[in-house]
Amino acid sequence: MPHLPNMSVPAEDFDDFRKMTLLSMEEICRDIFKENQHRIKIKKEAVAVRNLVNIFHTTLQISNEKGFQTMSLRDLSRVSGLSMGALYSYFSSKDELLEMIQNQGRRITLKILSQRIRAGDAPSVQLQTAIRTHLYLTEVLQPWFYFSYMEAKNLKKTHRKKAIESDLVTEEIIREILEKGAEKGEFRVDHPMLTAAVIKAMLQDWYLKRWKYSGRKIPVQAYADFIIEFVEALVLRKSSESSR
Amino acid sequence: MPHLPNMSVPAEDFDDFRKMTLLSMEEICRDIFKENQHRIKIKKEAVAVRNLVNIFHTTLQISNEKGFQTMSLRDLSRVSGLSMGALYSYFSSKDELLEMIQNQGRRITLKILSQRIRAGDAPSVQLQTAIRTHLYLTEVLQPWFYFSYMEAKNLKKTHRKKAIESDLVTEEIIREILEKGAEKGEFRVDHPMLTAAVIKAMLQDWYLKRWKYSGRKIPVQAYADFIIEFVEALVLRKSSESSR
DNA sequence: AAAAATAAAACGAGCGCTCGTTTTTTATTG
DNA sequence: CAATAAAAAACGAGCGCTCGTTTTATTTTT
Repeated sequence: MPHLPNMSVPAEDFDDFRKMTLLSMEEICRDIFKENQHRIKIKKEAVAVRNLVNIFHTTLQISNEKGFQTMSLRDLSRVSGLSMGALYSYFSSKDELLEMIQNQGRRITLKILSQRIRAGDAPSVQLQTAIRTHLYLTEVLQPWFYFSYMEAKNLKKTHRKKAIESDLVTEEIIREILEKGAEKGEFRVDHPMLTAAVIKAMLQDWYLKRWKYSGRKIPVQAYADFIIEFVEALVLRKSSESSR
Repeated sequence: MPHLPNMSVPAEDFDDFRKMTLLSMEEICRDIFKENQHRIKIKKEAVAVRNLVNIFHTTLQISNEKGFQTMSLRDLSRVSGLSMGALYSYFSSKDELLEMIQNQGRRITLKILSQRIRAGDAPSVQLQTAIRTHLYLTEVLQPWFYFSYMEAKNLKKTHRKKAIESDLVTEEIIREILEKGAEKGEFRVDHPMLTAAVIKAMLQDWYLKRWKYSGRKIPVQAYADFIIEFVEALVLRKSSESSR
C-alpha cells in the first residue's frame, strides 16, 4: 500500500460526484437511443435501451482488450448473446457502431466540466475543480474514454477531426483558467498552452493506465490530490523559486 | 509561434544527441537482421537490411495511420513495392512482424538511458538527463514508440507481459533517481512511485501527441526544458512552499 | 551461378452484411 | 377472457469478398 498523497480532502468526494452527476450506462444509452432514432430500427425505448447497454458494454469490453478492428461482429454477437441480424437493428454498419461510441464522451465531458467549474470562483479553485472533475469523470466512464483514445485512428477523416477538436476542449478550459489566474497575479504561468497540454497528459494517464494505478491501489481521489499538488507546485511558485 | 520555455540550453543539444547515439533506421534493421537470422531467409546483409528498412518503415507508416490490424499484408505489399512472396522471406507470419517491431525500443531505451545517466552525477543532473534523453530518444524514433504503445494490445499474452515490464523500466529509473535525491536531501518527494509514473506520462505525451506539438511548432528541446522546469518545481520545492 | 524477387494462383477461414424466416410481444376481436 | 392478427424483434444461413498464408515457374538482381 503506497503512502498516499495528502488525504485532507474528504474521502467521500468521489462518491458525492457520482451521486450528483448520475452517470450510468443506462442514461447514456437512453441518450444514444433518442439521438439515433433514424438508425435504430427498434421502436420500444425500454427494449432498445436494454440491448444498447448490452451492445456497448460488450463492445467496450472486447475492444479494450484486443482492439475494435480485431473484434468481429461474430465475437460481439456471441458474447452479447444477440444474433447478427439483431445487431443490425441497432446500427447499420460496424463503422456506425464506432461512431456512436465515439460521439459519447465529448458532450459529457464538456457538460460536466461546465457544470462544475463556476465562473465566480478563484482561478485556483477552478483549476482544482477542473482537474478533479476530469479525473472523476474518467473514473466513472473509464472504458468509454479508453476506447475513444485508442480507437480514434479508426475514424474516417471527418469524424477524426471532431475527435481531435474534442481532445482540445479540455485543454482550452484549463488554459483559460491558467491565463485568468496569471492575469490576476495568482499564478505564475509562462506557457499556458504547453502547461495545459501537459496537465491534460497527466489526466489522461489515469484512464489509459488504469491497470497500473489500480494494481498499486491508488484511488482516484489520491491521484487527483497528487496531480493538483504537482500542478500547483508549478503555478503557485514564488518568483525566487524559479528552478533555473 | 508560442513563447518558448527557457532557451538557455544550447540549441544544438538535440543534434549532439543524434550524432552521439547514431540511431538510424538502418542500424536498427541491421540489429534486427542479426538477431533474426533464423527467421529471415535472405542471406545477404545489405539486401536484407535495405528491405527491412522498407518493410518496417512502411508498416509503421500504415499502422500508425490506421492500425496494425486494419493494415493488410496486401496493403504492405502494395505500398512497399515488395511481393507477397518476398515479404514472407522476412517473417513467417503477420504476428511475427508485430513481434519484431515490438521487440525494438525496449533494449534501445534501456541502453541509451543507461549510457547517458552517469552514476556519479548529482540526482538533479541525473533527473534532467533522464528526462531529456527519453524525450530525445522518442523524438528520433517516434514512429516506433508510437506503434509500441498503440499496438501493445495485439500482442499475445506472454509478449504483452514483456511490453508492460518494459513500460515500467523507465519509471523505475526515474523513481530511483527521485529516491536518491530525497535521501541526499536534494529533492522533496513524498511519493516517488507516483511521481515517476506521472513524469512518464509527460514524456509519453510527446510521442503520442506528436501532431499537436508539431502543429504548435514546439521543438523537442523546448518541451524537454519545460518538463524539467515542471518537475523541478515539485521536487525542488522548499518546505514552506508546500501547496497546501 | 546463386540468390532474391516476382507474379499469379490457390487454399481455407473468416469478415461485414443481407434477407427470408421464426419468435415474441402487443393489439384487436368475439 | 381466449383466440387471432398484426407488429416488433430477433434469428441464422449464406452471399460476396478479403484475409493470411503457401506454392511454383519464371524473372531479375547480385
